Amino acid sequence: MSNFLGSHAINMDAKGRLAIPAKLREELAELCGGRIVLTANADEERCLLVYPEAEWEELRPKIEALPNMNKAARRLQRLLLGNAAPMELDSAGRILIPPTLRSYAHLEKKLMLIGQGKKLELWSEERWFAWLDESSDDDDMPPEMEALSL
Amino acid sequence: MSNFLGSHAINMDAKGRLAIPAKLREELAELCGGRIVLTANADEERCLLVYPEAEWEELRPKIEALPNMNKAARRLQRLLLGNAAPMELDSAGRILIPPTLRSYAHLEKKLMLIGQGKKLELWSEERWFAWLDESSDDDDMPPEMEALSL
DNA sequence: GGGAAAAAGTGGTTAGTAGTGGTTTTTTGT
DNA sequence: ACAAAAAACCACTACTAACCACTTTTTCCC
Repeated sequence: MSNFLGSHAINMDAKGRLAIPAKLREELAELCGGRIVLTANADEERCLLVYPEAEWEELRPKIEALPNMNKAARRLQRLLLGNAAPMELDSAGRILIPPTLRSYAHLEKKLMLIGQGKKLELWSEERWFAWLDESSDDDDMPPEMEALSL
Repeated sequence: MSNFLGSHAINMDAKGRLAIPAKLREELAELCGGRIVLTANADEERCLLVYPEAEWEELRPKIEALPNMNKAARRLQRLLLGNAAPMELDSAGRILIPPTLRSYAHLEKKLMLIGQGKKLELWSEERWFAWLDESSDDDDMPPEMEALSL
């Protein structure tokens, strides 16, 4: 089972390609033969999600099965399914980000790739740092979280 | 069970490596074979956290299990998981701080390593001393703390 | 609709840099 | 003065970022 951790600063080249860091490349190779699915994030942060193929195939039916008379569910379906792009790392360990996803997440040259357990998040560096600087809402903290001792 | 105490001034070398003090090295060796996890601190102080592997593995599932439709929980996940870097002390008892963590905590040459029971905190020396000089908010003290007799 | 030009995609190569490991020197503590 | 540890130093490796060349697709004009 995948368990992505840590963050990497990466540059996108002029053609919209990005080179996956070598460590991660190996991880992806044995996890899913380098076959991943790239899609949009559903919540308010405009970043992209990177799933290993196996992980995505587990998630996809669940999204498809959502009761789509519900507005929030329809939104999730349109975003996740409608933006999903299966792809494979090229011989140099690079992927080409489709233009629509590039603009959805406001990706320019400098990007951040963030490990999030079973998936990775891909952010514009600018937006990532802006998000880091945002103050946290301590108000609506779930009880499990209040009880945590780090 | 780990119980880190005390503070050490340490220098980071030109490549971003830092040598763990010898005493602590032994402690870590028997506690976790020198395998530790370095990550970002979630609260407003921009310092890093150093967990022995076992301690981290206890904490990680709790973080992953947080309800991630909640904003505050997502923030914690992105910070702690997204910055986590498992590593092992090298033959000379050194670790390489990943560039992203270096900049997150504004680490330059002079650092402070602070024992905090089950974990250690790693600060930029400058920021540590600045924090020491800050006045504390005595207002919102939890009742357990008010009852303490030091 | 056909053809030329431009843009985008693909693949590979190379030089510079960051990471890694080890060694030597200096400092510190006993 | 000696032993141990920290700091500085050095050499090697491997990755990244940038570059270049070629192919395919799209666009736009005739």
